[in-house]
Amino acid sequence: MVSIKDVAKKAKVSISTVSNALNGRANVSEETRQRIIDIANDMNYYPNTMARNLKVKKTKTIAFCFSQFDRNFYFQIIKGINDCVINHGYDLIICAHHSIEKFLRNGFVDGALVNDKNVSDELILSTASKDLPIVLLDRELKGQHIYPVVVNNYLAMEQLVKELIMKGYKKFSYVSGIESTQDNIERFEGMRDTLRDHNITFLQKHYYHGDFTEISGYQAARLMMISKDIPEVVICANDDMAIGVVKAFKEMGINIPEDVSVVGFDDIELSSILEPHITTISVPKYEWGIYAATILFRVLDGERHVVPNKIIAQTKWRQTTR
Amino acid sequence: MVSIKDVAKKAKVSISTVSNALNGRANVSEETRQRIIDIANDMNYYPNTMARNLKVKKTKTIAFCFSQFDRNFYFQIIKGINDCVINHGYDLIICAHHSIEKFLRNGFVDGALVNDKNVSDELILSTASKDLPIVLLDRELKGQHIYPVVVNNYLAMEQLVKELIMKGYKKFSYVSGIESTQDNIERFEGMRDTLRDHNITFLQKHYYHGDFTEISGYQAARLMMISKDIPEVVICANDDMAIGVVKAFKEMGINIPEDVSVVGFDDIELSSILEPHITTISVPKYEWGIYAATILFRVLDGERHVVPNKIIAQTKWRQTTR
DNA sequence: TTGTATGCGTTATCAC
DNA sequence: GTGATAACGCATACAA
Repeated sequence: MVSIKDVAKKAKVSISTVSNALNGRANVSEETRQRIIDIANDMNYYPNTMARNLKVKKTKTIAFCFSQFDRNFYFQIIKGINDCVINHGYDLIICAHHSIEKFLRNGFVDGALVNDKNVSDELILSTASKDLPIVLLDRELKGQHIYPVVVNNYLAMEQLVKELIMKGYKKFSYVSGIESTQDNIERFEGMRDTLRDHNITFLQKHYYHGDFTEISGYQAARLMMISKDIPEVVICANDDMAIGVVKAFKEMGINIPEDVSVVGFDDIELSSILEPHITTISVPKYEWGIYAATILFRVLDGERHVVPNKIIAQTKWRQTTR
Repeated sequence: MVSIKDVAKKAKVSISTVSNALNGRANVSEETRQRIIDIANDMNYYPNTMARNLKVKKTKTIAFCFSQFDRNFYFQIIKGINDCVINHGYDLIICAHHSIEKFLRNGFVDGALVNDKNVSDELILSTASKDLPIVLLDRELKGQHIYPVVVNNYLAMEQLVKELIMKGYKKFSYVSGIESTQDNIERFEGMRDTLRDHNITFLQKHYYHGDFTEISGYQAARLMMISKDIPEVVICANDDMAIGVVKAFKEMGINIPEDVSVVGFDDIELSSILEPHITTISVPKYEWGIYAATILFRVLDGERHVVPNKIIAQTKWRQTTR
C-alpha cells in the first residue's frame, strides 16, 4: 500500500508538503502542487482513511444499523437514507447489530441511524453521545443525543377511521399485531379513540389477536366466520395480516368489499399487486429515510434543540373498501 | 472517548500492560489482568478500532458493494453473505459505489464482495490486490485476486430446454433482456444451442427484444399476437418480463398453459405469488451469498488457487407450463 | 514556500 | 511480570 511517505520520496519533498498539496492548502506553490498531484495519481496513492480519522476525529461516515434483510418493506427507507447521506458528502455503511460495538463505540462513524429491534435500548442509551448522535426509526426512546423519527400511527389511524365513519361504516373489527409493540398499541388506540369520539363503542370481542403475519390474519378472518361475527370493516395492524384476511374471506365466498371491507397498514408492495388491491395506510418510506438522515445532519451541523416531527402516513383507498 | 491511556492511569500500570492484559497475552499475572479488565469495563473502555487497524493491518471486516436497493431480488443474497461473515467472526459493511475509494483502497476492509454494475471493471482491476481480494457476483472478470461467483445461466437453460423438448414442445420464442448483458447472452445461447443439439433451428424472427422490464415482456407478447406468431412456449430472460408476457396473454384471452406456455428466470418472489404461478429457473439466492462469502474467506485463509464454481440454478415447474 | 516535529490510540519489541 | 519506546499513516503547529 503506497503511503504519503512514498509519494514524498518520489517527489523529493517532505510529507507535509504532500499533505498540504493534496488537501488543497494555500501554502504550497502551484507548480509543486501540480507535480505532487501528478505523482500521487501516478503511484495510485490514496490517503489511508483510518490514519486520517485517527488524527482528525471526523470520519464523514454514517452508520445504519439494520439486519432484517428479509423484509423488503425497509429497502426504500435505506435508499432514502443513502441518497441523503451521499448528498451531504458523507458515506453510509450498513451494519448488523453484531458490529455495533466495533463501529459505533469508537469514532468509526460520526453518527448513526438505527432500525433494528435486536439492538437493545440499553446499548443505544450507553452509546449515544455528543460525538455520536443516534436517530431511531424503530422506537421512541428518550435520552440525550437520541432522536426518534417514527411514524405517527395514531394520527393516520384517526384520519382513516374518521373517513370510514363518514362513508357510513359502523361495525369495526381489529386484527392486532404483536401486542407489546408500540406500533400495534398506537394503531389500535387511534382506532378505538376515534370510534369513541364518534359515539361508537369498540367491544373487546371484536379485537382479534394477530402477530403481524399473514397466517394470523387468515386465522382471524376464519374465527370471525365461525363466531358469525363478520363486521362491516376489518382494520388490520399491517398489510400482511390484511392479505391473510382477504384470502380467507375469498376462500369462504365472502365478497370484498360488498360483504365486508378490509384495511391494512404500511402499503407494502404486495398490497397493490394482489387482487383485490388493498386499501391501506401508506407510509412514505423513501421520504422517511431522507427525513431521518436530515435530522441527523442537522444535529451534526451543530443545530441546538433539534426536535423531529413524526412521519405522516395517509390512507390509500383501493379495492377492499367501498 | 476513554483510551487505553486512561485505563492505564486508573489501574496504575503502563499502557502495554493494559494492552497485554486485555488481549489475553500470557505475560501478565492473573490478578493484575482481572483488575485491569474490571477497571476497563468500569470505565466503559473499548479499544479504538482505527488505531488498532492502523497497527495490525487486519480489520476483520468485509465490504459488500451494493446500491440497488430497489430490486428485492438481492436481499436473500445479502442475508447469506451477512450470515457467513458473522460466522467467521468478521463484520460486514455494505457500501454504495460512491464509497469504494474510501473503504476499499486503503486497508479499511480485508476483502470485498461486489454486486453493483455501477462499479467499473477498471476500478475493480485496479483495486483488487493481495491485501484486498474481491469476489464478484455480477460479472465474470478475469484478473489477479478477483474471484467471480456467478450463476451458470447456460447450464440451467440447457436443462430447462431439454426437459421442455422431452415434454413435446417444439416451437420456441425468446424474449431477451438487455442485449449486451452477459446474463442475457448466456441464457439465450443456452437455449439456442440446446435446441440445435435436438435438431430444432431457432429462427431469428422468434427472438423478441426486451430489456428485463415487465413492460417489455408485455409488449413482446402483444407483438407475437399481432404477427400471428404464438409459439408453444415463450422463454423469457427474466421473471419480470415473463410476468409481462403472462399479463398480455391473459388480457388477449389466450389461455396459459393450454394455448401457450411461459417460462421465466430468477424465481423472484412475485413469480410464485401472482396467478398463475410462473414456471421459472430458480437461483438459490441465500446459498449464493453464503458461497460467495465462503470463497472470499478461503482466499483470506491463505488457500492457493481458489477456483470458484458457478452457481447451479434449477427449474421450478409451476402453472405456466404443461 | 517548504521542512521538522509532535501526536492521534494502539500493538509489538525489547529492556528491565 | 512489567514498562519504556518505536511504529502504523496522516495532519498540523511551528520553525526555517
